[in-house]
Amino acid sequence: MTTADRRGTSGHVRLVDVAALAGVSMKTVSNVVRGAPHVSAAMRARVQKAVEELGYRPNLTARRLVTGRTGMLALALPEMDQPYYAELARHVAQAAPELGYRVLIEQTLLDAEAEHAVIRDRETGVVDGVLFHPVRMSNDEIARLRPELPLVLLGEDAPATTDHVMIDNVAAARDVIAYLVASGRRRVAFLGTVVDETSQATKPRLRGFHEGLDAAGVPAADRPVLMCAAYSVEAAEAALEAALAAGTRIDAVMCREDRFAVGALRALHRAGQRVPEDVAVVGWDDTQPARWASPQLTSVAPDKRELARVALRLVHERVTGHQGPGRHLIVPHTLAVRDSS
Amino acid sequence: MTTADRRGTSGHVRLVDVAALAGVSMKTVSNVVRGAPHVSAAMRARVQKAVEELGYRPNLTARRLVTGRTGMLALALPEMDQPYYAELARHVAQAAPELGYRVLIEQTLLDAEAEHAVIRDRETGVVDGVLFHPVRMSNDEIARLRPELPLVLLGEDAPATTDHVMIDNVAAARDVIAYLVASGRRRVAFLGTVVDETSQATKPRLRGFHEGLDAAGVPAADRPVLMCAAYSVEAAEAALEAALAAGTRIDAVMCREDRFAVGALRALHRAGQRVPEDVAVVGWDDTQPARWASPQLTSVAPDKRELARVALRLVHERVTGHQGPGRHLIVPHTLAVRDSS
DNA sequence: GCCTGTGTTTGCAGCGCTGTAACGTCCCTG
DNA sequence: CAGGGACGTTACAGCGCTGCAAACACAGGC
Repeated sequence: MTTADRRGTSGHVRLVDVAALAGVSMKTVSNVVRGAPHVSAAMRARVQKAVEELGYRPNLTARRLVTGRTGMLALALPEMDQPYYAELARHVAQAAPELGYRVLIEQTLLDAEAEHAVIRDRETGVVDGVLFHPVRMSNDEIARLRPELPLVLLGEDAPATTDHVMIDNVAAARDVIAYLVASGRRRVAFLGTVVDETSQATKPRLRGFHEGLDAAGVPAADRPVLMCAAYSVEAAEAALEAALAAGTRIDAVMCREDRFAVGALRALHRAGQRVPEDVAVVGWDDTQPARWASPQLTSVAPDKRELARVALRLVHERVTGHQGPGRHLIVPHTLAVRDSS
Repeated sequence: MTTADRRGTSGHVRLVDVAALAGVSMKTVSNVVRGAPHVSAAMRARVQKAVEELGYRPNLTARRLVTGRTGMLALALPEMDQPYYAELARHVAQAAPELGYRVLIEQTLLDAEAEHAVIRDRETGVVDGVLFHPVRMSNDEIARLRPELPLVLLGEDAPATTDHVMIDNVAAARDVIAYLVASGRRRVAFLGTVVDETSQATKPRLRGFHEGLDAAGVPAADRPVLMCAAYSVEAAEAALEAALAAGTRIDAVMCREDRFAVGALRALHRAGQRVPEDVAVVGWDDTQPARWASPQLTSVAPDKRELARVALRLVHERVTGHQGPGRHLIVPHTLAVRDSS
């Protein structure tokens, strides 16, 4: 009887089957399989042999039921095909195994109900903890959650009670301005605020923009803040195009995200302005497609890898029992300078 | 005692707690919670009330252990931050709930061991079935898997024994050529093959390219096939640049993927060729960033939504007991015509 | 040779839930 | 008014595994 036959017959192999073949107790097999200490080398070898002969694979569901741990974390994001989120997800999925986790990616699609469902997931024992980038749930709602839920927030805003990781948006925006001013730009536009703002990210970036220009002594009149109709390339393009058509004169555009910067590139191209000679463009998030644009985009680059690692460390600590008030961690950023500035 | 208190005290609420409060058997609560038939309206209301009062949430791990179903599917992809995969993942994650599944995305990072691990996952009962886009595992290896594994392959090649969904690459390539020829292009380059080819997708696309040009009566000498050093924008750019520098004259480039098309755009720009006036460029996959390029890319558009739905339907059928030989399904594609052609 | 201590192995209960089968209970029919 | 069927509810075993505590083996020290 071959291994395949045996498995084919029984449907699946259980701990008890291995124990019977090896002539030991179930518990010893369990110890060997889990790599527990206090197992003699001879015993380990003997059990290992039986395991291989039968092609035994532990049933993780049963293990989970008794240990109460699933070894899974949820990563809840608005849209997984947005480059920033996709890249973040990649880093999280890549780093999670180091702490013994696997990642279940949850797409909330900007829907409040979906965001609530993420929290319920934890309650039904599907995952041990949650990394959550909220866009609809308010700080209040999040703070009201049971504090013992292992939860780490990503993104720009969070209640004091909850763990939280982000980059320093205000400082990053100031850095952009400092860089632009140093390279001789004086009339910088902010692209942009959004009509129906769902993100908390715009505010601090806009603040840094103003602080930076204040510091450089640029008068408020020389810093147009453009508003987009939506979070899209087209909306940003339209916003800048309208401003240019109205006679707004600028020599740089600082964008709240790479998508807007792509729109800016298009609008400037259509208006006959050269980038970077006439106008510099700076994006935000340093996503891959930003490097595909022409000219390649200069962009604020959050350290996504570090963001992922820090967030994972925080949930892991919560999962393994850390109590205490919310921790708010800042992760480094740089300015990836490319052809557009 | 409030709900929160109660939960805080007990740690968590179990079926038996609800049963005690409602004064019924555990099984009846189970029936109500699962929405099983044969429960009187009065009973349902009574139990519901107890459920809410205690804030009961079923423990899915326990449910899984007894039913043997997890309600989860794995989606195994090479890299989730590649736009094509990210978009595909989004569609799969979006459509899966309709069939009662949630999706665990597995990133294989082009690693053979990671691809094998995907299969093991199923064996450990983490997921009920697998949607798999392989790049390293050979057809032979896949065919050797136990046939009762609910598995659907995505991508361009698959053994006859396994379910499989793709677009008709040869036909799509012919469509591209027919379109280019109809718009007056006669010297079309293929960009490109890759030195260390890991994908089965190039071959049929190249075949369609040749078939299309044969049909149009274009001599073989007028259809350069360029080879890239890697799967990257830069490699594609370099390949086309070298060809142009060597005096290759073309009026169109058909690319095996959007990334290569972006590289082509750059190389042509640097060489002073206008797109689409001098040279038309056509990409493949119709990814979002292709729409961000300038000029916006014309691209072969697989119906990703349908691809996701069909693949889900096939695994679902396998999970629910469908036996039988491998099914090979073709999903529609279109040519998304934009500014680059 | 007995006892202690260290290290290894075992037996058993039970994680929380659902499937099966048995058990009412009520109403309809002859 | 007895018998049968349909529906609602209950009791209990057991999914496959691990934690706990007890049992055991085998050193070395007295």
